[in-house]
Amino acid sequence: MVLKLGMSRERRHTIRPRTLEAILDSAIRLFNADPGATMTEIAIAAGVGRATLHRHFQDKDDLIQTLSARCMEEMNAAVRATDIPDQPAVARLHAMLKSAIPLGDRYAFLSLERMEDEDLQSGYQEQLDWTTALIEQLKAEQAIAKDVPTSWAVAQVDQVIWTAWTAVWNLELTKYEAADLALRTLLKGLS
Amino acid sequence: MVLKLGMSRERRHTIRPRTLEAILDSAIRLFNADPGATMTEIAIAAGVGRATLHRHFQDKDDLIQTLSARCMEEMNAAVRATDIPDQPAVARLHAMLKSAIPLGDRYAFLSLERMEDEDLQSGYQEQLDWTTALIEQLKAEQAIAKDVPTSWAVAQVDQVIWTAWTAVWNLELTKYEAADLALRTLLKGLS
DNA sequence: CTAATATGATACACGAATGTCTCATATTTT
DNA sequence: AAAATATGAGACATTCGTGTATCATATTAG
Repeated sequence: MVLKLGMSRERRHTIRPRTLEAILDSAIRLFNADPGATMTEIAIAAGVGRATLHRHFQDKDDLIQTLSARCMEEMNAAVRATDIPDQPAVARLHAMLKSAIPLGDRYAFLSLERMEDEDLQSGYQEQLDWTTALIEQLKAEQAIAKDVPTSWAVAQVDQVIWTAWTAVWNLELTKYEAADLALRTLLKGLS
Repeated sequence: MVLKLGMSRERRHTIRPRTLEAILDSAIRLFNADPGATMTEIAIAAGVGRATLHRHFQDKDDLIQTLSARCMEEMNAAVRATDIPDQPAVARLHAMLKSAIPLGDRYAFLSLERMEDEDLQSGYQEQLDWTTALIEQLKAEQAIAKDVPTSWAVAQVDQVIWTAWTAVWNLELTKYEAADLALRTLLKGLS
């Protein structure tokens, strides 16, 4: 029998909720600040013993993979949760932006990853397909021009989420302002 | 006497032009693919002995700093060279995009750096000031709306350069198409 | 309260990357 | 052609991050 990676991983210890959250939060933050962040640095930032990290994650890759899976899940779950399929495309885009922008740090972390894991790849594909479908609906409803390449439009949506999150993180905008500005910029540009 | 870092750095060997170019080119490419790229990997990719790297760069930081300075210089030089101060802001923006997009890999590399060096910081500041002034000219000429925060506009310009370069790199667009599409997207959005 | 167990601290082994040095070879310079 | 020198290859020491193991302490569960 083939043993899928990540399933039936024996753990001698059950992790405490606080410990887990502290580790994952610090890891996201540190990896975003520096992709070469160290297990030691993460442990210190999380206020946790270095040994505890190795107790619950077999190795650094395991930590990153767990983190990636969680980020991807959060991202897709958030988009799915706020999606309103029968609405006009512009409304759907706006809803997506409002839920995705606050998760910008998750998003940034994922963009650093090599995506070698297949669960991650399928998660990313799901998100890509969703956005592509939305872009096509936007084209059908004349909200964006048909001569704009879909891949360009998808890239613009991705980038604006990151830009908007950065602005929120820098306290230049509230998350509501950022979502509105992002929508407006996508549809009408800066004019 | 205080010895400034980077000045009067003794080198027992003069580097051969080919060797230098091979090293810097490979380094940019590898660092963009993986910020954790190794001196050994760079040496191999450059088709150069590992010792040669250490002969001409005191350490890894020195290599990265030299590379950063060069990228920043190329970037600013390219923008300065194609700038046409007395033209309408839209024309200036278009000219800037045309010259900056093909240097996207330089740009990407710089965005990875910590910017601890002061020469780098002032180079970045120059670029930032230039873009900010352009944005304000665009506002004065009604090309972009006054209620759009300047910092948001600057961020959008930066991001679109990166997106455009990526599209060119993926062979989805020519550099001319990319510059046109970038300009259009900035000013009128995707509609 | 008491037992079970998750955590912290420390010591340790190991591998990988860095940086130095030497010497033979290839290339350039004169 | 001969001298000067830049390069390549390899040996070496060192540092740093990783991962393991152990034991005392703190926390939780029964």
